[in-house]
Amino acid sequence: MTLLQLLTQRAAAAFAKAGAPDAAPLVQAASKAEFGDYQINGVMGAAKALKTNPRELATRVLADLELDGIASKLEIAGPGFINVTLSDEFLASRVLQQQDDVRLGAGTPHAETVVIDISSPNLAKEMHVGHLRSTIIGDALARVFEFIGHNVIRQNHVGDWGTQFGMLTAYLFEQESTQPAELALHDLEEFYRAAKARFDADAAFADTARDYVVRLQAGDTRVLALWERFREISLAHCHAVYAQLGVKLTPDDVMGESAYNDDLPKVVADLKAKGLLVESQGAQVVFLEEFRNKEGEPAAYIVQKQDGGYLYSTTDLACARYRDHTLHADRVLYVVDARQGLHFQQVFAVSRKAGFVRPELVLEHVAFGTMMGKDNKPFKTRTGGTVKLVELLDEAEVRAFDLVTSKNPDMPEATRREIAKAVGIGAVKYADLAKHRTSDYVFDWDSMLSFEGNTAPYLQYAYTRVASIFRQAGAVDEHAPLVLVEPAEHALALALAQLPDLLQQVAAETAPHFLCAYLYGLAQKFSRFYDACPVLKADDAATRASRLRLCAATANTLKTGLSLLGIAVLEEM
RNA sequence: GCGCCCGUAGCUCAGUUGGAUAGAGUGUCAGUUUCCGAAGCUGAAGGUCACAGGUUCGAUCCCUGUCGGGCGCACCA
Repeated sequence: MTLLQLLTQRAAAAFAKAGAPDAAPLVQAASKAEFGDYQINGVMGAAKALKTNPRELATRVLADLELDGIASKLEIAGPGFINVTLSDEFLASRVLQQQDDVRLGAGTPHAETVVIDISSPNLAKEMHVGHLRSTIIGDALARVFEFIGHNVIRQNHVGDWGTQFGMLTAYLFEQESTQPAELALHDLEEFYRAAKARFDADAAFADTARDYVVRLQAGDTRVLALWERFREISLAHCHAVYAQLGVKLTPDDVMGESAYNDDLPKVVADLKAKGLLVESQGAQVVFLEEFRNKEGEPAAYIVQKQDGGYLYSTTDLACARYRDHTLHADRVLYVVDARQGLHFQQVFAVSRKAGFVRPELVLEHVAFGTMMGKDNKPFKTRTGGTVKLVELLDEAEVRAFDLVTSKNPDMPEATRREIAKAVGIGAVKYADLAKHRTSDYVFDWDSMLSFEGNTAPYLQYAYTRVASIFRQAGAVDEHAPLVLVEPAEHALALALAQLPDLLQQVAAETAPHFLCAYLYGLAQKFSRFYDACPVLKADDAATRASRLRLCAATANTLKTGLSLLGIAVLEEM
């Protein structure tokens, strides 16, 4: 049981004894240090419902509050708040107990199968900054859900199908006569541009391209082979980016649009059988009363075009059904750009109406905002083009390398390179994850690579300071008692003990920025402790040993927390 | 026209089911090192929480309206 769960349970019992069994105790971490560690806010509301005096009810609740061995101080404040200060002994035992658990006390009693739709780039082009957020946020969420014990299934829903592949395979066929596919596709962006130019300039080629689409869909082996080659090479590009980013995505996680091809006619047939399908302007559509179009009429959700072709709307229905029926998901998280909000509302609505998913399956669009440049417009290159992800990541490493070099010019270059990788990539990821995902955010090299403030480098630095202590400590007693005396020790221990609640919150709200804020707070509390409490030079051996245990717990928590964000730590930097 | 999101310190952002005097960072200014990594720590200044109503013991949070900004709304994904 987490701290919050424990306190809420005890508070609820006290409320019941005091005559308010239905009241929510509303326990939360104290908003200010002077209020103690936790505050119980439910008394005022309960008093209102019972028509009694809140201070009086608070007194009764307090009398019934069973927190022996947990709290060292309880007091009523203001109109009826109950402030709780946890005892040092209790906190110390919580911290040590937590360290003995591989999940740091955050294991969930209700494991679910969580499908996470992550990254999902279009294979026709190179990965660009538009794919960064889904990849980073999805990766962090997947790691957190896994860590607390859920069964996570990552699904990289890559765009590997559609009319554009007719043009691309036709052009690849031409190019292969002069150079190997790997070479021709070395720069996907350039390849796409060239194919498009050829398509626009040469009517005969355009006809060929259209013919290739038909043959591709008909399963023509030669065109299919070209498509597969293209797909493989493009996927290899993606996985190179994932490797550089340190994202846990493998080829096994790829479940592209093409995987649902065979199911699309069945989706349409099933919709028809359910009586949901209407032919409109030659297309097969599902009309949704709950959504309106520009004319104020029910919105049309098109599943089959006039020409008989299918759309991503069809694929997404097949996909939702697959995730329920085949993957047996309890919860599906679509980590996709906020601009697709309406689309997913419609996918979810149609999936439910058609009975493609069980009513109890939780479908969530984990939406995120746009990455902006310093000019507050969508992030682009100076010339207005899209920024390739590899180039962005390379630049992050170069900038970090220059930074590290300026701080530590004497360090061996290989070491500086290694640090630059962790710092540069970590900075990019952290800057993204630290913001609330639904808002647009401004991409700014200078602030994200700063060692000051809420940044990855600050957190990585905090970790190296703890690590440095252990390099100099010599033999460490790993079973020494932890005794909290100083306020800075208490504050640090409290933060450590709050990790489980924090991870629960991240999972419940699918919001990694809470973990960032937590780790930043933890690092700050460690820095204050470090400043106020000598460890290696403590007054006596027992204090030294105790503080070393606190340091070890901090190091482990920081390292684990950052790893859940997909950010590496360094022993030295 | 309808729908979704947003408006909080000069700047970048938090603010947990409605809770106490709205918080961080950055920038500015001022302290701090014979002591474990000062890439640190401490303090000061900085606010009409867009605006106007409403709900209630209590509203940055919930409801209504207004203003301002972003995005989406039939055969691309």
